[in-house]
Amino acid sequence: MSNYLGFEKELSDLLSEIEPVELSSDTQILKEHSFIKEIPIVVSGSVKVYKTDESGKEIILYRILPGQSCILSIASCLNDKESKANAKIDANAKLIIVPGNLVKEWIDKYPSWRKFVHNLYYERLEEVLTLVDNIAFKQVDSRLLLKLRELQLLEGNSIKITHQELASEIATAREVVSRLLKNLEIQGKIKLERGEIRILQKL
Amino acid sequence: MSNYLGFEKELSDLLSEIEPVELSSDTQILKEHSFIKEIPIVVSGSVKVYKTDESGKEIILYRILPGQSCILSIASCLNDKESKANAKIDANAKLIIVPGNLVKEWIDKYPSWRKFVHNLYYERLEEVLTLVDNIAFKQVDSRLLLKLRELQLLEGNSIKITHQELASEIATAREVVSRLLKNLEIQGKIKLERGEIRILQKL
DNA sequence: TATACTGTGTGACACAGGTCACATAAAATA
DNA sequence: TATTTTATGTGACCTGTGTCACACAGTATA
Repeated sequence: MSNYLGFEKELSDLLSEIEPVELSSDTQILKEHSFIKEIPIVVSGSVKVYKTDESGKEIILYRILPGQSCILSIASCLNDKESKANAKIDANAKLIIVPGNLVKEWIDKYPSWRKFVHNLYYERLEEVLTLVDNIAFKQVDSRLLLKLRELQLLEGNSIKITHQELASEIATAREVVSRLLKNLEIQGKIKLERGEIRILQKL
Repeated sequence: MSNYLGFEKELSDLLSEIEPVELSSDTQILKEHSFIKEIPIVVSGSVKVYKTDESGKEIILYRILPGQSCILSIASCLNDKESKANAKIDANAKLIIVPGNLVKEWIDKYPSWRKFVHNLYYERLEEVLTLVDNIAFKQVDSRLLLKLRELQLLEGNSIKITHQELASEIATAREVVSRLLKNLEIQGKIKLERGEIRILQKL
């Protein structure tokens, strides 16, 4: 992990001294309304950031991929505010945990870290804006297609996901997803397996 | 405007040398997909940032108030990316226009500017997350109530707004807003006037 | 004053999509 | 192997809310 993520050597060295922790799927690493003292940087696997309502329905805001960090944690730290969303491990993941106060110092100390943080902000804001676009303007069926295409880019033509998870990602009910997927299968565009969707034709 | 917004004297002086421009309501100052060369800082009035779909339906993401700037513009500048939303003058406004390259330099030069930008990012991200919450989980009627309460905080018990505008803000149709508002009026909670809503009871 | 424009009120209607209630079936666990 | 849990399929139903169509009342403009 030398010269990690294009950081200055000094910072890169600091980071590589930290022993990554390994966490398994569904471990919650960030709770809404809690205060953040430590910042995770994803080394491998991925983390999903989501919101829930009272009834337990959840919607995924975005995923944190390797080489990225959790901007909501950083923001909470920098501004001393509580967290605005939840996060849990998506695929088994390795994380570097950085103390919040360090992150704060680095902002003033390392231009590359500033760039990193800015980039995170920018990308997340963009993703969330796209999300707003989708849920405000698009019908459920379009949202499903968009999500499938997105997952296809990440995982290829064999997507491992349950209907329930898909439903959360696009903020609808499981049955609705099942129905729509079934239609796509009848159209011959996909093949459904338990916990898996295989994409046969361009969506 | 001395020591504007808690900036270092040097920066504050720079800013106060710039002559504010005056723009009237509905002037578009930011178009989605365009590249940004200049950053506006709102001195008075307000600017609304919104998204539109093909059919022209629009949803307000957030408002830029005096002392704030447009984070999407800044982000576009810093990252050399196109704008992800539209913005237009809400109430008649005075703006300071800052060249994008300066904004970029200031990030490295002035800690107070960095703080300013971080704060913007944080607040906007937070607002947009709340928006996601609302449109993903809340029914139209709750969204309307939330919006009315928000406007009440800003404008007091007499809110100047048309049903159409309200509809855009909460991503629904005008008729729906008219109906719901009428109900609230029948319940005695508000009084409807042309282009104005007067709040009589706690919503 | 006449005319056009904008904002609002309302009924009728359609329909996407959420909810409920089961039936299977595959995996996991005992 | 038996039992429980998890994932999926599907029909029936309900309802929020978007759309259409039109009436009407203020406001601005000619």
